[in-house]
Amino acid sequence: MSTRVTMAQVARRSGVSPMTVSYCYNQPDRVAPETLRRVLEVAAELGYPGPDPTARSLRRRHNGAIGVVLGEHLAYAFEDPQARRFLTGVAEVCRERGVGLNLIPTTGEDDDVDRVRSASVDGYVVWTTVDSDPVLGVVSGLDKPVAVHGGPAVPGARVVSIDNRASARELAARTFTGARHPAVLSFPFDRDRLARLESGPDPDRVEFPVTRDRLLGVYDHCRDAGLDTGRLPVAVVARNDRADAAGMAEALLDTGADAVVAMSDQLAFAVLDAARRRGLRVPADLAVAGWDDGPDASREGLTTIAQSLHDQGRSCALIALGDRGPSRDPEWTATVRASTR
Amino acid sequence: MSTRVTMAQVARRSGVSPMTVSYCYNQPDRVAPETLRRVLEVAAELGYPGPDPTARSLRRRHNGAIGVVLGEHLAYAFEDPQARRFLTGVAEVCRERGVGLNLIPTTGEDDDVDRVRSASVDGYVVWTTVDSDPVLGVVSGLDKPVAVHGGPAVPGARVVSIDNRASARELAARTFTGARHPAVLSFPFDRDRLARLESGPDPDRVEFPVTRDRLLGVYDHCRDAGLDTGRLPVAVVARNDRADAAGMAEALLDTGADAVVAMSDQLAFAVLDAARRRGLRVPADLAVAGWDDGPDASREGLTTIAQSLHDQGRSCALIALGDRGPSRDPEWTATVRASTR
DNA sequence: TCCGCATTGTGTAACGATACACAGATACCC
DNA sequence: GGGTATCTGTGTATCGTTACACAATGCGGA
Repeated sequence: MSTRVTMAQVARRSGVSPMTVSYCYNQPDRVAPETLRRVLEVAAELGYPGPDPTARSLRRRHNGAIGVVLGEHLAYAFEDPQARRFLTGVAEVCRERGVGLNLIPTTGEDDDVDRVRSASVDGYVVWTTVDSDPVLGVVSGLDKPVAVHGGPAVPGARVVSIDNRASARELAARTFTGARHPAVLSFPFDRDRLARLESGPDPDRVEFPVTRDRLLGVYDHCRDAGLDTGRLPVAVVARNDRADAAGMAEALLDTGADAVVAMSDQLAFAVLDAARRRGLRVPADLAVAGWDDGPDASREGLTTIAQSLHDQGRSCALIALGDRGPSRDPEWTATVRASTR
Repeated sequence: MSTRVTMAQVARRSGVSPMTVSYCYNQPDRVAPETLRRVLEVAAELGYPGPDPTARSLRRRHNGAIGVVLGEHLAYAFEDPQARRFLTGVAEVCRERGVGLNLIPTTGEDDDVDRVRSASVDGYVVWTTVDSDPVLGVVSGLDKPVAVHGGPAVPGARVVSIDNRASARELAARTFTGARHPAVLSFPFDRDRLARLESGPDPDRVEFPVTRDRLLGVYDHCRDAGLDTGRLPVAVVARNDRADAAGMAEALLDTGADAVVAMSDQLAFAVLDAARRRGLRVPADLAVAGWDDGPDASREGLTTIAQSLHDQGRSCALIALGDRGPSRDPEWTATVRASTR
């Protein structure tokens, strides 16, 4: 079982040309029934497993697969509820179109770009990454369609993202109403992912575009409302994880915050958990809001920016397959519930 | 930007042979520094993105990727904690070895086998599936290494699995001690995944080997202990999901069960949830045990069969890459906690 | 009877790259 | 100075398949 059976061998054995065998697999209708039967019989006899996918890809000039570049260990992608919803949308399109799904986790190491470049795929979907990610330069130079979820904008790539800045502005307006000490619970600023507490950090230091835009939106509102952003407490978490974020949620409450815009449902839940531990009343003592409107958000009565990451995953996949994709940015809506005043 | 730049073009433009360009990318040390510089310069100038992965794969006769066949929608794989731990192990090996990870969800439809066959991969990992899955026949006829997690056994494929039957026998012995009305909360029997309540179902009807073996193990114990398996209540869930399984857990308790062997931590938690709702004391009124020993199991004091799905994922990935893999079955241990007597 | 058309099969030439063996040049040793 | 080892570069022959254009055959209709 070590030598592989080729189409040519099947052809020889069944007394037809290789092309006929090829047609047997790709356009069976074009072949006389009797010939088809004989060829398939010989193929079975010889143990020919069907056309070699690699050779076929080379000749046809497409691979029947898209690559999904994830900026983290795969475990991350599996644990993060947002990433999961997004990937589910991507996978759905893959199944509909009969194409494969190649997961390419990158961790910021040197061989990342090689792994990305050497994937046999027809297009790429890049999950939220930092402005300076070298992978972006690589994929955009490959003459293959690229969809970047959540930015950054790159020449030759489509960005699929809600208007994070506008949504943040509106959410901050909702959440900070009647508050005396507004605050923010933020995603990491850069790949170092160090948890810390800051005061009105400079948005230019934020390397993840989604995070930066949401911060900018909050600042927009602060300016609208005449608040001093310089003293706005901004706690940065290491991971988008409810349990993990507990520490920074506590830190925020320690500053006396009475209204928190958190950058995801998970982070908002972390704040709610902390409030519960302290016996704070929500929203009377503390207003909280987040993003995404996942299934838990309605259960916990969280005010949140609703968006469909599932649909955005679908859009990205379609773009990576060469479709035009949607002509407009994805929808978002501020869903107001009992966690804000 | 529509014609693609080839190695030959770079060669011509830089006045060397194609082989030299190839060496520049694959064995740069073999090329004179000056030549290397010039070639790379020309390549950059022409926008040559580096060797085409497909052509390279064809020539080298390997793809640098493994395929992971999942018997369900991708969303499932992302939601199921066991599948996630397993996939994380697979992904870890992929990263270490610099190979890609191709996810191939199958749903029991006709094009499944084509999608599996036409994936450009060097080997396959098949996640738990039914005995009769046609995909098994396909992958085993491909002359590529195949690891099947949880069985079934197929000629030409390695099975990676704990001894489910033996572990079930031991767990049942632990759990049913002192019980008058033992019962089982089971994974689905087949791909239809219909939830239902049965009495001592015939194991031959169970198409998932993992499920069948665990059921057989429980029956083994029943015989050891002189219990009548014919009247053993076995509730079958539609999904391995804590919330989803609530209904069948309730149904089991309605039968008056006072000891339940559940086939996973998740299902065991569903039983604990139901017990809590009814105010039953665990383990006094109700003994419960499960499988996997995930992170929540210790928190909730669950007796469970500990196994490392992460390591099993690693083993499967190594096998799919052509390694020998471990010589013995994966380890398992009954971890006894407060949920049993 | 002859033309036209549909049906079925066949050569040829890539797709883009690399394994392998070898050639020319240079350096180095005794 | 001859012999040998090292360093660089080059032809050739695939890897296994499919696009394309064309040839052979048979059949119906005018």
